Amino acid sequence: MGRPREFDVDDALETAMELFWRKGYEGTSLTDLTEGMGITKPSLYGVFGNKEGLFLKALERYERTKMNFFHEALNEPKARDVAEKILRGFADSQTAETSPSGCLGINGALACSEAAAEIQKCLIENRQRGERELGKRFERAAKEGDLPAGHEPYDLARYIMTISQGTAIQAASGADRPALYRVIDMALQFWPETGAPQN
Amino acid sequence: MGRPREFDVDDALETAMELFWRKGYEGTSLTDLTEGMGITKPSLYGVFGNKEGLFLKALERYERTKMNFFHEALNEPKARDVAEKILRGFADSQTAETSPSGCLGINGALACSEAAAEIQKCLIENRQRGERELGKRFERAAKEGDLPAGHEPYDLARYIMTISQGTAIQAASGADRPALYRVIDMALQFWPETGAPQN
DNA sequence: CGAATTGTATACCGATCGGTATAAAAAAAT
DNA sequence: ATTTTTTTATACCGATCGGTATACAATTCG
Repeated sequence: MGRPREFDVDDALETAMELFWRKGYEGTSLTDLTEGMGITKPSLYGVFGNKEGLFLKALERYERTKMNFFHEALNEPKARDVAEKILRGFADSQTAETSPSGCLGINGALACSEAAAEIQKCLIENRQRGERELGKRFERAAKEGDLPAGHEPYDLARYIMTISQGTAIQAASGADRPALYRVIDMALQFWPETGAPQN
Repeated sequence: MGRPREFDVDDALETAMELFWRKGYEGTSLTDLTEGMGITKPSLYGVFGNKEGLFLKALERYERTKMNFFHEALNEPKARDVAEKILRGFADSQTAETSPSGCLGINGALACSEAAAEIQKCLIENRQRGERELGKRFERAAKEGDLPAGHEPYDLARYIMTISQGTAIQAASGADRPALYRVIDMALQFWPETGAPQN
């Protein structure tokens, strides 16, 4: 059935993801993409539709391969461990040596022209969805008596996400992992450590 | 001598600042700028040099008019009040109804093409300078026995700046001021409140 | 009143933007 | 071997990018 494709779609998508991650949606040109991916424009459009479609598929890949720690963290039995795994998971991803610094979900399109408004909106909703999922997890924790006293679940979720978004900026500005870990240690100070598991 | 200028330089700069704040350096086109400022391109280039020069002057204005709380906060006698004033000052600026959401120093050029690398570098240094100044202030506080035990001054400074950079993303994503204030309340929990002034 | 000076308006510059038409190349199906 | 199908290579599209040359309008100085 026709001429076989000469490039690996997954490899190409990985490269596109890294470019968008480093330079943002609008900062990455089609020339950057085709040269980086090693394919021509017709090939790119044939497989990924257009630039917007390529970005969305790259974002999907990012969520699947780089943000997988998030949903794993939600399964931790103690809320504090959920919080800590999320904070350290973000910090790890934001400072990995084999990837760009910071976070694609923020670098992608924080402030941009009208041409990228749709992508910007998509990334905002992406962040809000994560925060909502964490809020739901903390709601469960509240029912289980597993939250520090005097805190609303969704406020705690926003707090955790705010720290992680802050470390994303820090990482994009050159902060290394140990520095972010010290920030996280401080951010978790008010949250009493989980005691020995009561088996 | 010569034909008088038909526009107010300060008004024009204010408009440019707001545009860069909302759409970023690369997301703001010269057409956006000239239309918004109500001037022609030759006028813009005559007064501000070029797009880069205009951005730097807009950033200067931003620091002078929107970030003035920062250096005022450094003059607070107690380190905790320094921290709190900075956190609330950022949150106020990031959620002011008369200005774009978020922070020009981050929105301006977080991830961008090579063409904006110089602006990006300038903004990174800008953030690092603020963090360093806060660190110096906390160093003084450490000597005065005015820091919570077990914390390094520069770690505390990074912690405060990370929270503020996080609230900048939150604000850019639609979070309102009360929500950010609740985050700040939590972020300051580990830091014992300043007692009554010992007069 | 000129002459000199400065700002503005218009039109234009080459380069790059995202995107596509056309046709050749490489495989499977007949 | 020929037809059919899919991918790739090249060249091109109009629009917009940041920036400027040129001419004209408005002012001060002599």
